[in-house]
Amino acid sequence: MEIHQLEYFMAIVDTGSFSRAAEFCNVAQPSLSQQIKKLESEIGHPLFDRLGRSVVLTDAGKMLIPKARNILEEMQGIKTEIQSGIQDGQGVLAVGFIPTISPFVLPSVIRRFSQEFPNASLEVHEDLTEDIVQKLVSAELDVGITSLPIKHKMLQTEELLTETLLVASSHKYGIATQASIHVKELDDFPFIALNEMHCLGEQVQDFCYQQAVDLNIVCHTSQLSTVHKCVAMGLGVSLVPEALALNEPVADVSYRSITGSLPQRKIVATTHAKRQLSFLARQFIEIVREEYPKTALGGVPAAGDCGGSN
Amino acid sequence: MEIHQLEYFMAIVDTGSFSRAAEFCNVAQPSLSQQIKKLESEIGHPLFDRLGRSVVLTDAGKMLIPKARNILEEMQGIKTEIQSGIQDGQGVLAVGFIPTISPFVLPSVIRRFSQEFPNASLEVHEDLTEDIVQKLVSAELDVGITSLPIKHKMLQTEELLTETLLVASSHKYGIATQASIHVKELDDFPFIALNEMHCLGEQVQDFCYQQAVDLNIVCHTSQLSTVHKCVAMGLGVSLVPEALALNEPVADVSYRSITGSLPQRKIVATTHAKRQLSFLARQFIEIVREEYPKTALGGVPAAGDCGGSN
DNA sequence: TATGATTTATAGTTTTTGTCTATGCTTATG
DNA sequence: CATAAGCATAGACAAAAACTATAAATCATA
Repeated sequence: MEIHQLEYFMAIVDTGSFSRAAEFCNVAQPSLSQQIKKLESEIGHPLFDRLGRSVVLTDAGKMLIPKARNILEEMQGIKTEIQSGIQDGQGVLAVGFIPTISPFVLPSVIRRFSQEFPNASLEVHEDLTEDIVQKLVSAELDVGITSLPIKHKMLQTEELLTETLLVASSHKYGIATQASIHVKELDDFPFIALNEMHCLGEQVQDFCYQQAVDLNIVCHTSQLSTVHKCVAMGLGVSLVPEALALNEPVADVSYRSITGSLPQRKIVATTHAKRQLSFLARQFIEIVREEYPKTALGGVPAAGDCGGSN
Repeated sequence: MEIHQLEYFMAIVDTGSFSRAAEFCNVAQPSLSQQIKKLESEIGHPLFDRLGRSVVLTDAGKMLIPKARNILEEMQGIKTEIQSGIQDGQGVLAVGFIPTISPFVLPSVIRRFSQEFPNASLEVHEDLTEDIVQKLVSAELDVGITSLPIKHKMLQTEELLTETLLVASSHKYGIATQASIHVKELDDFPFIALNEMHCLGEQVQDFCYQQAVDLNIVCHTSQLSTVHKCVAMGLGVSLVPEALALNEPVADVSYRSITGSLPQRKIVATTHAKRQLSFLARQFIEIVREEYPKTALGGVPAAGDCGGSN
């Protein structure tokens, strides 16, 4: 049972004759006769009584009409519905954020995405880079908002912005009185390190290794907020994202930029290289690109003194 | 966009791979790849992202799933639904009765048909033979309950029963005192004739012509009930169907059989020779065959004295 | 890192299916 | 009775779908 057979059938029903239906369908009349014959033998009942000059529907034929009409209409609708569905932003989008980003941008991104695409369903995962990579590769996630480096061969990254890391320090240390500190001064202070399973932790380590700074690590924690609290308690200093300083500044903690060499991390949208970006994914990335600096960085130029008391 | 393409699509969705889907559909994998490619180009969007080892649905693919499933289910259902629909007695049946039959059998036939086939819709036409013939030929009617002769080449008849015509007479005439009267005596009385547009009228005329009886017609009417009333008023005698005598006997009218040559009419089910009899039509004919003698003739043997006062 | 296994895509061939032309048969019409 | 109109049938042809073989790519494993 094929679509064109139902089309032929309905054409006969509508025109009342094989010949006119054939003309309507732009085929020769014998083709049509043959296809109807096939359809009849498959259904097991004749659909028309051939009276010579005219044809009339059998009971089976009458019963087929609504079913055939339904199917043809649905067929008809498929292409346009998918087209418009995509334009209307229908669909499910699964996105991943790393924990050192999500607290600052997730709320505003989700709000704006929901407003702009009310027909979409957004599924947010907060995961470490490693897990996000794995889920992107296995297509559990459509987009990951991470920081570089992303090394997996199957993934591609699209740069969103570059975020500067600032030195966070309590007033206990002299840093608060300076406008900035030099890289080489970092080892003068006890350092609160983020666990290396966070890419931010790795990045700080790498940065210091490259700058030949031998950090004086007094504490490893697995959450950025814990780092922040340790700094506030005066246990040491740390390198934290700008967004933290701007969004969750703590009294008695000052945030200063580094001179000599600027520690930065590149925030990227990571996607599967072999998968086409869906409309929603594309839109989502653009929203993050706009919202990240606007809300997480407060629209302030990237580097420089900010926040805290001095 | 064809059915088998949707089948292939759903098989891939269900199995998660082209290869397994191909195996499931009993086709080679390249055939399936090719058909999906066609489907994708027709829809205008890729349906799957090919990741090498695995495939994942695109947004368009996800949107297609429910539509494809619907269509396939409907397709699946067509054959069985038509089959069961026919068995359940679904459908419309258009039947025609001639006016000299319908008053006696229509009620009981309709009642029983409706009981036995509650899913069917019965459309009853009361028409003269000529109109019934025309409507049967043009397939407006499925079955006609008429009397012979039916001469149209395209129609076929199936005999249901033979009905005897009785002499109806008021007490004014001597017939009431006899058990029967001879054909040749008919011209002794004034005769109430049914209009020839009724086949019954023609049949009576033909019968008398063949028996060389020269009727003494005093009145032509166009309804059997009018004939009956005229007889009751003593305007003359007439030849009427047994069913009339049994179903609507009138006081002071007696109904007597004819000797010498028995006037009869054959009641038949007339159908289009080229149309297959639908299940409902077949059942309807059988119901008429059973109900006609039971209700219209009261289960009484066809000929003989009955009804009226004597 | 190289290799083998797995999976989809492509190319070329074969088979199947659908369509066309020509023609026959039946029915309606003048 | 002849003619026109309409569906069915037959055989040729074209289009579509299938298959085989093979390539390219990925993933797992040694």
